[in-house]
Amino acid sequence: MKLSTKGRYAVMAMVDLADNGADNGKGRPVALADIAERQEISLSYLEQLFGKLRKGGLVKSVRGPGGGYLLARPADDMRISDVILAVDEPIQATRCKPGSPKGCKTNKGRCLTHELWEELGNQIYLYLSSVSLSDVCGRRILGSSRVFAAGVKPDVENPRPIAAQ
Amino acid sequence: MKLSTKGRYAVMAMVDLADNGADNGKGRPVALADIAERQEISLSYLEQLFGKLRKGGLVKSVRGPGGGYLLARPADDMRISDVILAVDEPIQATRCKPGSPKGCKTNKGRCLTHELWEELGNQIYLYLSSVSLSDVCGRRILGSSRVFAAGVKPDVENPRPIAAQ
DNA sequence: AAATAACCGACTATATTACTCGGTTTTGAA
DNA sequence: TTCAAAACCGAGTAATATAGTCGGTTATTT
Repeated sequence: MKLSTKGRYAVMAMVDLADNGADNGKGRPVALADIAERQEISLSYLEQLFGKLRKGGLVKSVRGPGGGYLLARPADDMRISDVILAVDEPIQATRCKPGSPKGCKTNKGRCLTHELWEELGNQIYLYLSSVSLSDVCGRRILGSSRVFAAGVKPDVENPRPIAAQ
Repeated sequence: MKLSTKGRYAVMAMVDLADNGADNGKGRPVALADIAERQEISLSYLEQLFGKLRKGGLVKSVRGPGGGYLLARPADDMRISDVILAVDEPIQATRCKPGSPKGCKTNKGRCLTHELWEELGNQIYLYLSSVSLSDVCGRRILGSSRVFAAGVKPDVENPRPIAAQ
């Protein structure tokens, strides 16, 4: 799972959509021009992103005057991970050549880190798939207490959570 | 916390260092040329990264023939997050202008996503600070069971963990 | 003295991101 | 039936970041 500002733009736009009554098939469609103005994102860039979101089945479009976009599903059924996966081409976190899946596992120095990045990807996905669009709209994002993520052996002392950077 | 291949290179190199007996102040130093060859990273690029790692106090350098780098602390006291923070300039995950911290909070459409990215940053940091260099060397990276990360309200059904991409 | 390897800064190539431009198609409303 | 609003489309461009190069210097060991 790739994390970029592209994906963030898409999430901002989708939240804006959900926030402006374009939930599910109901409500009147929201024009990209409106989103562009509210979120301060270039219209043409938004068009590109929504092309992908539409192909991904996340939004429905209505053409012609009064047209715009609607969420294809209810906002609480739409996960942040869905949005990001729709606009960001997945990239390879590991540096392993695709041809050598076995060589990667055995080769010593190389790809010791393989499992680390794989697991990090899982952690990120796990979090982003646990948050829905309506969670963000309703500001139901809970701050993390100082508890470790699941499946991890915490054997380094005194970790300091830091602000998002 | 920024995630890039730059940080991954640094972690690969540090794992290589720990793996080749340069733990703590002990052992003989490892030359960058060796790491470059083993990890298939350009030597000059490694030099840049180790410049930052040294300034960050993560490694000690020994100059002259037979010289190289040593870990400044034991490998189990070195967190992955330390390595990444040392080489990657922190970037702003949110699009808020620095000048308007209050405007960001109140402004409606904008920055609804603020808390989301902030919390995502926390989750990533939390995970990466829970894993030490020696964990990676010893392959003590546990796969995540289907349990949600802490501090998160899981109200989206049926999340599918995916492979790192 | 010579070789090794860290150290340093500037430069370059490539990729990605963010954005622009010039259109076309669809469709509701006047 | 015309007009205008909007989605749709593809190619192109500008800015930025990444990854890597180059040409040195300094310190230290043999």
